[in-house]
Amino acid sequence: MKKSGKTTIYDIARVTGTSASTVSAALSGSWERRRIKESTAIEIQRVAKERGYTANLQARGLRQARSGLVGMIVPAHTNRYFSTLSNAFESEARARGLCPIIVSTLRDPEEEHRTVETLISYAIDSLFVVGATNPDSITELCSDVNIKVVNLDLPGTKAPSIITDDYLGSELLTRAILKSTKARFGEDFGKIYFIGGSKSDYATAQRIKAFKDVMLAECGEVSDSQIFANSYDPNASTKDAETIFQMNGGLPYGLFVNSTFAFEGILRYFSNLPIESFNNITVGCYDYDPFASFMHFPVIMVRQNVNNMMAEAFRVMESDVEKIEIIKIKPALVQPRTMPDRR
Amino acid sequence: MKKSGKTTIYDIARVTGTSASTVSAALSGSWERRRIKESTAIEIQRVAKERGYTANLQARGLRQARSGLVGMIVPAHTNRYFSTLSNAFESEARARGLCPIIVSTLRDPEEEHRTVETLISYAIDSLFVVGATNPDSITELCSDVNIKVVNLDLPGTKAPSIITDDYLGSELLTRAILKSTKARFGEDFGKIYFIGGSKSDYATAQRIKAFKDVMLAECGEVSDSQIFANSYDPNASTKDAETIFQMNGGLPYGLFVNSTFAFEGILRYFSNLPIESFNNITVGCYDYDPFASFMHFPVIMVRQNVNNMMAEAFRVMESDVEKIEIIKIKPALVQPRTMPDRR
DNA sequence: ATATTTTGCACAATCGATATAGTAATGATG
DNA sequence: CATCATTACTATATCGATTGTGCAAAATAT
Repeated sequence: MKKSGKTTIYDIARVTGTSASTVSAALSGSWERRRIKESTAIEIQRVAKERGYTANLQARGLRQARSGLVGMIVPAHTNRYFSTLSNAFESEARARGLCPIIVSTLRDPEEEHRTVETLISYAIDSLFVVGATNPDSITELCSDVNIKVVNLDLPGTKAPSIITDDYLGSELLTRAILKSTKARFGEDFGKIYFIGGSKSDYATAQRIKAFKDVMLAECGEVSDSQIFANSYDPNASTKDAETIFQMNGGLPYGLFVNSTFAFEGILRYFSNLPIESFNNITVGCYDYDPFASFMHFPVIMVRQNVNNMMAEAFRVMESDVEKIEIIKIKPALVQPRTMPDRR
Repeated sequence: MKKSGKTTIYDIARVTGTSASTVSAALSGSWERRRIKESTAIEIQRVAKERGYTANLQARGLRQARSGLVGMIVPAHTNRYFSTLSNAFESEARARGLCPIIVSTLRDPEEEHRTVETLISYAIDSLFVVGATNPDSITELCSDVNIKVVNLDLPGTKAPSIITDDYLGSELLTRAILKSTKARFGEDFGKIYFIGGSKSDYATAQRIKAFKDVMLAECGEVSDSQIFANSYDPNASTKDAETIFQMNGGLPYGLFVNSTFAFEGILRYFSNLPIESFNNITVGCYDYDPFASFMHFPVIMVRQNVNNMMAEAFRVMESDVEKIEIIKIKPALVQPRTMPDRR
């Protein structure tokens, strides 16, 4: 047994009586081009297999100035939307023989920056940036070292972006909340509120815009006092939910929840309310989670087309034309799985 | 501007009029040991910062035969328990200045094998194996190349393992289901069923054992026909739920759901049932998901202590003694957030 | 002033794989 | 038979960082 560590091409060269370069050629598939005799190549491959040889990808990466690693940063893992994106990312990467590296950056600009620098240091070949606080500064970091970037979820101006049609999704969701509420209680349903996300980001801004447009068209009025969008932190939403409860004298008939993060925070507040409090409410939640569809009150969800988004992202990444465009993917509504009628 | 690519120690050596080895020492913190003048070191550091130098970690890794990468494989991302583990793993890794690589392997032994080989090729320093189908074969792969392994969630015999006390968790959960059911309906509650997971794995086996023990003690009898544990695939659980509904002439009063994967599948079946079907059921689910706590029927959940598990895993990984032990962490029950009483 | 120690740094080998250039042996061509 | 082409390789430089070794120059001791 060798003293330790992995078999290298030099070990194989020694036992097959050939040279490292021949072994490299035989094992990397370039042996025909390099005019290695078929029998030699086959013998080398046999020995390599026998010894359980796998290439040292750090050495290969160093030599080739590329690593076979594709990076993706996401705000968090513990969120169904992002984890579904992770899943899709891995499939696409694997299908191309690349090794996916997913790191969460907790919506912290500094952490994003540090993480991207680390990934660059490992010579990732490309980077998928999901929901970053500042996509453009990440793109700049990467373009300095010729690493291609695609943004997802939140758009940037310096790299192509694949996002959901947030305005459309929000429009559909707001209409669906209103429809549900009206079907259950007619026209007398008071105010409908919007909780969650951050006004300053594109997605939230679009969603608020559509929310307001629909509210104005359908109810004749809408005010900023109905909008609570200052943070993705669930705890902020817990507080906002309480504020709304106080302002409104009970839970509203309709609640637009912007992200399952916010929904988690809101549920923390809900868990202290008596069951009767939920008799009237219809919740619309932007983003989908299979369990959230089964609450004891109706929850309408927006499901982003994650597979399409990721497929587009890889398509754009691999295309030669370097057009900085924003591609919008249509989301779909998921109707509540439970629609108890407790009036 | 340079033609392309990253600044190297050679670039910095040139502009500072020093040598690559001096630059390396100045930047890697070993300059005192290597007797570099402080002013030289500081100047090099200044230039490095100015030029945005970051080390090529592939080159460093190649030289040092270690990479600063720590790997973790998990069955899937789209599961709250695993994604919470990912989250904890990243914090611990980051706290140590390591770069975490998390890859999902879809409970596919071949995919696990391939993924681990890839990670080894990138010279990961250590590997955390979560819920693998065959932890021991992974440990063997790694010990060939001196990579330390710790198993989580499912134990192995060739590397230390950190798992939840599955028997205890299941005992608590089964008792809680019975207690809830008895409190709601007295002693006349028919059969209680167990769905999900795979009989052949340790965790499921332990959970079934505790389930049976408690049922026997509390109800005087229990049979294998109450146990459906053939797969982690949600679709299998969808079918099993239907089978139970047929056998039982409606939903049972108590259901032990082994994993949120199974729960998802079961909900797919539930979504076709009328709301009255759920009047009696109490669900106990092994694993915690914040949304699943808010169903329109009571759901008691087992929350594994993920932070403790991961902290222990790193502690064991870093300890010098190579004891192959199984460390059990106690889980906790999470009571239903909703307890509607619709009798 | 000479010998010795300390300081401060440069040189060169190394990690493992790859790519370019080179070479010996054989076969084909005029 | 000399020339050229082809085959089947080998030798070597390279990627960027680390590290053991070597070697002046400066500082100190004698």
